[in-house]
Amino acid sequence: MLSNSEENYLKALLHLTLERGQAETGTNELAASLEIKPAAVSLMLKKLKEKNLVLYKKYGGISLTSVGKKAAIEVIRKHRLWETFLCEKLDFSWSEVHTVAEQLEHIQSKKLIDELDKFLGFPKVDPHGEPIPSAKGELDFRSKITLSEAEIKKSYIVLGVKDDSSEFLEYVDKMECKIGTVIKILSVQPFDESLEVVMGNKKKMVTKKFAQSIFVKKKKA
Amino acid sequence: MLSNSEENYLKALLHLTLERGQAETGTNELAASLEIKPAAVSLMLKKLKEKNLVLYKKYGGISLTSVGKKAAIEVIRKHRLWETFLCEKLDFSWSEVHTVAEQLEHIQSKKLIDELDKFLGFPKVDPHGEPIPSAKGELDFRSKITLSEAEIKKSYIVLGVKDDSSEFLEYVDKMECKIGTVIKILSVQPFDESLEVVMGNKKKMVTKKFAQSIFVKKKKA
DNA sequence: TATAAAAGTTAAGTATGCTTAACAAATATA
DNA sequence: TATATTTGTTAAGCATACTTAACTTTTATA
Repeated sequence: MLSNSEENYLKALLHLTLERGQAETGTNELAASLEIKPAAVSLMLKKLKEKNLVLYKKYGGISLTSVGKKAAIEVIRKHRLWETFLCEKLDFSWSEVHTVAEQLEHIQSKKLIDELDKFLGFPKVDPHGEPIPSAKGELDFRSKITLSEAEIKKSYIVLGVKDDSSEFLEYVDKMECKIGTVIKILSVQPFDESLEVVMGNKKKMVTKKFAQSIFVKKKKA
Repeated sequence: MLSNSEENYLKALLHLTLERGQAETGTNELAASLEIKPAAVSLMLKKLKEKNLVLYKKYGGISLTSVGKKAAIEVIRKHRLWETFLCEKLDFSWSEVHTVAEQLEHIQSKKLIDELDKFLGFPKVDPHGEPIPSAKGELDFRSKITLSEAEIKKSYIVLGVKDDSSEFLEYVDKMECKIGTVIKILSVQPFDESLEVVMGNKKKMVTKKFAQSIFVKKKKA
């Protein structure tokens, strides 16, 4: 049995390795991700290593063992299923689910999570468009799609941004593009790959770079 | 904000005072209820007293303040709503819900519990027939009803027993009365208040004393 | 390649919430 | 009422999981 804290370390490690595409993580990086001091990470790593959950040598890189990775995926599965539950069944908004799901993800009951999965109809993605690992621990590693990957002439809903620098966010704001805004690609210019889109019922042109930084999900018919 | 542990103390205190009908509880009694040592209770009581959650003097009785009682009721509300959710929506059986609900009751989110309440249709009682406190903290202090309080010619479902001595349990067994068994009172004998019942499709006579020790809930139409 | 900066570790200390052991107060019984 | 029993408290210690401060190793740069 893992403590909440241990589960959070494993989850953070998996997130870091997936997001950065690197196999190994550093102590400081992990500490920043967990919002704790590096010293605490050093101590915990010793414990996780003894439990065979991480591979790690003093002053060396940190990575998950297969056992650790499986546990991390299970936590992410729980997190995303709860988020789905909160949004779909309990009228939670997109932005409210995270903190509650951070608590719910640590509830220990295999039956609970499998029944919840069934109750929700075995969803493939959570409300943010992130893939939900299956009961067997299979995670579809494709991250959520961006506008640049969307199909032409189908409606998508804005989920968030890939780049959260203030310059970009202000730009997005100026474009009247918000979470929930409906976007449809009308055409792509061969010249510079600019996209002609309908965004919130207005026709606009956006650059390829812009489209690559907006996360979207397909709108339900 | 209360810790899980603090919430458990308050909940146990409320349960003890309700079940025993006494306003005050002792350290040993509370320790037994929480399955910890009395020494730990002494330490925690100091903390709860400082937080204005319990009334207590060294070597004296323990009772909840109105603030403490309100908090305890809130925990019980959460516990019973989660139990209802697990049974009604997730195919959990009567006996599986308790341990999971013990974890879920500590999730901190007012919105979560109010939305859950709404989702469940504002249930008045949990799957064990225990009353669910309202969002305002009103608890119907009547405990679950026994067979002796049931209406004539309506169907009830056996929830459990009031007396769990082995003599009684064996007697109940012999009567082919189990959790889930459907019971309907056909008549009550004025002479000795014996009840003529249909229990699991068989007509039987049971004593008043027997009927007073069987918890039931109304069967849904 | 010497050294400064960054990254990581260890040691000592804190808070929570338990434990056991020793002790004190209250209650029951002879 | 003296004493034995029960009940409750305090003190010291443990585990978890953090912190800060001092230190070590690695890496980057002059």
